[in-house]
Amino acid sequence: MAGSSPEIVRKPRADAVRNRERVLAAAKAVFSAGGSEASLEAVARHAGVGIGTLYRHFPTREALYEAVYRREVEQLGDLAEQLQNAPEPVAALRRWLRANVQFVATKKGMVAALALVAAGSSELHAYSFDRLTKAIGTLLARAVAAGAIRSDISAEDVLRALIGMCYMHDQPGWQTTALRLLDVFVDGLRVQPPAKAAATAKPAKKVTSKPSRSPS
Amino acid sequence: MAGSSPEIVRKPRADAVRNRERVLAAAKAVFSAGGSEASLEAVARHAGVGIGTLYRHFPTREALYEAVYRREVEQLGDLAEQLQNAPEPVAALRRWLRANVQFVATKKGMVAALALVAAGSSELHAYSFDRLTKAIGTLLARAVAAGAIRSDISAEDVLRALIGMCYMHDQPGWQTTALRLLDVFVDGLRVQPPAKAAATAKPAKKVTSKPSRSPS
DNA sequence: TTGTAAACGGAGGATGCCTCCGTATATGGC
DNA sequence: GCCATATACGGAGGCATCCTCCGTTTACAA
Repeated sequence: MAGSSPEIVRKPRADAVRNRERVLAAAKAVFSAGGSEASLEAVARHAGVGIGTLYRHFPTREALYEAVYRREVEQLGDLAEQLQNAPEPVAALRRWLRANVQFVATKKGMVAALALVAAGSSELHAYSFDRLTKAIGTLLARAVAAGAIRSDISAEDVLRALIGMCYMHDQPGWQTTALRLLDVFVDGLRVQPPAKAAATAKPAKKVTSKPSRSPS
Repeated sequence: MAGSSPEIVRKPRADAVRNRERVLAAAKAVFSAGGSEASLEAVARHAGVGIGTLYRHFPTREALYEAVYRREVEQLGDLAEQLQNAPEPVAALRRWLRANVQFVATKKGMVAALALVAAGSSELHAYSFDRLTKAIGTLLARAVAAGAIRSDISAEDVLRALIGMCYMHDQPGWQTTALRLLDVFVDGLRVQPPAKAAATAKPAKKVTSKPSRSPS
């Protein structure tokens, strides 16, 4: 049978392609809302396909996460390429980092799921880690070459910090916080004194305010 | 809080107390090893009690996580208190942050589980967030008062950054990375130019080296 | 010692994961 | 346009885990 034959690939059936797409879309929607608690049966239902179909396309829960995850990573990688031509290297780096926050914001519930993936499948992790590291690498290299940023911090370091800062987002104001943290971090990266630190983000506003907790 | 009845509390039974303790210990052990995949039945078995007993003490999976989580938080809070009397405020802050990394390191598998808790139960989250925020707050306040650290970053901000940085730990060398990131972050916090940045951590060693990836 | 509230253990219903297989259909050859 | 068949579809059902419920056991107080 098909064992050693060169390739008699019959071209994938149209309905298969359509269904795969549907499941992927449904998964993204359901996971974004329900996090890692969403049942796969719910995804299948939402996609309008049988549970069997879902499992043929994505044999395991992880496989499904992976497919979604991979897309997200691609988009971020592309953004970095665009930013390569920006005039200010440090600003470009900062922009990309901030874009990540925005990015995560729209995915809310999905992050928990993605976290599980990142910890699990090491092959995918390697891929995405590599892709994102390179994305940061190019931005970082330019800034270092311009003498604006210290050279003893690697792209991986920055990636980890970024991911870390985007992780903790359950309170209402988390985005503001994450952005502020990134500024502090970037300031820490600079070679020059971080005098006008906060100014980069919000020139005129006092940032001392806190959400609603009790700082006492 | 208080109900209104005069309370005829009969004093908890000895075996109940003992079993509760056993379950808690078993849970910590099992979760630390197996992460969030460990079944509650496994915990019960490991603790040598029936599944029903486990569920009476901790009605939901979250409740069990909570109990463990709460202890960990307590310990960190206590550490902060001890550090309050340290001579160098910035160093004390840095020490506490670094201690967290160490702390997480020994809990490996449990972090995934704890992450789920943090995202779920808002009551516990509020408590621990508060406890840790205060811990950082005292350390931070001293450093600010000494004029060594900028005053526009709140304790909550620092906590978030810290948690974030400790999160991503699946690669072998994550601890080293986390510690380096914390240094950069603390440098970003400083009022004065971060000239001797890396020096605080490792006076004489060049840190430029990167693990093994391809920075190209 | 004895009565009783409190705690124990595990059977079992409910739900979700994943496999398997009979049915339906898109595709390519005629 | 029609047929043959590889390909894909759907969902029933086996298995594991979650959680509840209730009959039995046990520690405590009188």
